[in-house]
Amino acid sequence: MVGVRQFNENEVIATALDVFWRKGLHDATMQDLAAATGVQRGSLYNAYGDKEAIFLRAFDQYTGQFLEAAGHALAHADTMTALRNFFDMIIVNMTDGSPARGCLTTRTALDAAISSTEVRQRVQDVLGRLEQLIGKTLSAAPGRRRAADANRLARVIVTFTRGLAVMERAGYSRKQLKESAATFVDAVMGA
Amino acid sequence: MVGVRQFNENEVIATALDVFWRKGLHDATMQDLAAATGVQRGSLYNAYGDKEAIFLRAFDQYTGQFLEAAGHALAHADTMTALRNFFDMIIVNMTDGSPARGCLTTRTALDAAISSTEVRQRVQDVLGRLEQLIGKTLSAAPGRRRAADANRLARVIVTFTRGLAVMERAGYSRKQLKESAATFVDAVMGA
DNA sequence: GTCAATTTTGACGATAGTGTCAATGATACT
DNA sequence: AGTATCATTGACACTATCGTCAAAATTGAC
Repeated sequence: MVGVRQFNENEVIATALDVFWRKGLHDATMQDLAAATGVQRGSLYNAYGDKEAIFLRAFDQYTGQFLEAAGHALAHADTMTALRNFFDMIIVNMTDGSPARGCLTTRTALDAAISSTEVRQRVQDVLGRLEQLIGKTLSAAPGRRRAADANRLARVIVTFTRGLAVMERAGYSRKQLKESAATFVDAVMGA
Repeated sequence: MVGVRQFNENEVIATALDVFWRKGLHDATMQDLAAATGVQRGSLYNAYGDKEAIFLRAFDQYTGQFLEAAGHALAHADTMTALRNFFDMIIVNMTDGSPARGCLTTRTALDAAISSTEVRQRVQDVLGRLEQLIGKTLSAAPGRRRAADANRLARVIVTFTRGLAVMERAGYSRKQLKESAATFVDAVMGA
């Protein structure tokens, strides 16, 4: 049929997210997106302009889900439990699917040098917000930690999550990643 | 001139390493390599077969240098000092050049899903060897740590270095990376 | 019922990259 | 000196991707 939009935007973006998640912004092609969504290339160009516009929408959807899940996992009175929940969530997130899709933010960050300012900005945003979420969780713990320390530690934790994402790509299993995360939490939080 | 090899292999591989370091295995083209080395595309195909063969040589050169530098940095009696040296080296390594080239191993790991078995194997090798180097350093410390603990912690440290590489790509400065590394070392080694 | 707006569709041109190959001609060995 | 070897060179075929566009066709408004 012609003349009226044939596809549901939310479905298309959700499907596009899956494609980008598996292939990355750079490697996913408009043909990939067309095949996965069932919407022809020309229609996608007409509706969104270019690949990056589609990516930005998909990425926003992704980061929204991700940060919400992170906030939920961290919402536990006991800081140790909160962090363990958080790492469980992170690791499941990146090892899910077959083959596993890895971490979209990390993959996108690695391509930052060849990406637009907008893409770079989104990566920095999501990392910054994650840092804030964790910082708040640490600060909220029974006040034995100064805010500055909590923020520094939050950045260390964010950095470690990025490391896990790389290790996943390098072939480490979910179990291995969980073990490393547990070791990290114990060591850093001084268990 | 024709009939005799016009280029020095070591120079070509060293130059190719720089190209791969800046662009990544996937994004660097034979044309990039030809332009940078001054050797024509056809000659490179004739001499090496394909792009991946050139990459493997360059990557081997890279990991050799890298692991040697890591071993040297870690060769200090005091574990804390050894780790600080190590992180300094790592961070300088990835923030060097303008624009900074980042970490080649990390970049390569992120593309593991679309790379050959050989490439994946090399990434796992270098990470495994790095882990061993660090594990030995930790085990050698005045024996308050069991070997199993040292190995687990070594993997955590390797993971953190991968995280630093991602954060560098995301735009964090050398100074910020060094601060995070310092916080990490203090937290993990219980300073 | 007519018409304007808008989406779909397939085709097109342009660009970029890969890998191959035949011709060339210098070099080194006999 | 003659000859086989081998790196160089430029051209070639092939594939993939991008972005554009005109034609077609349907809907919804007037």
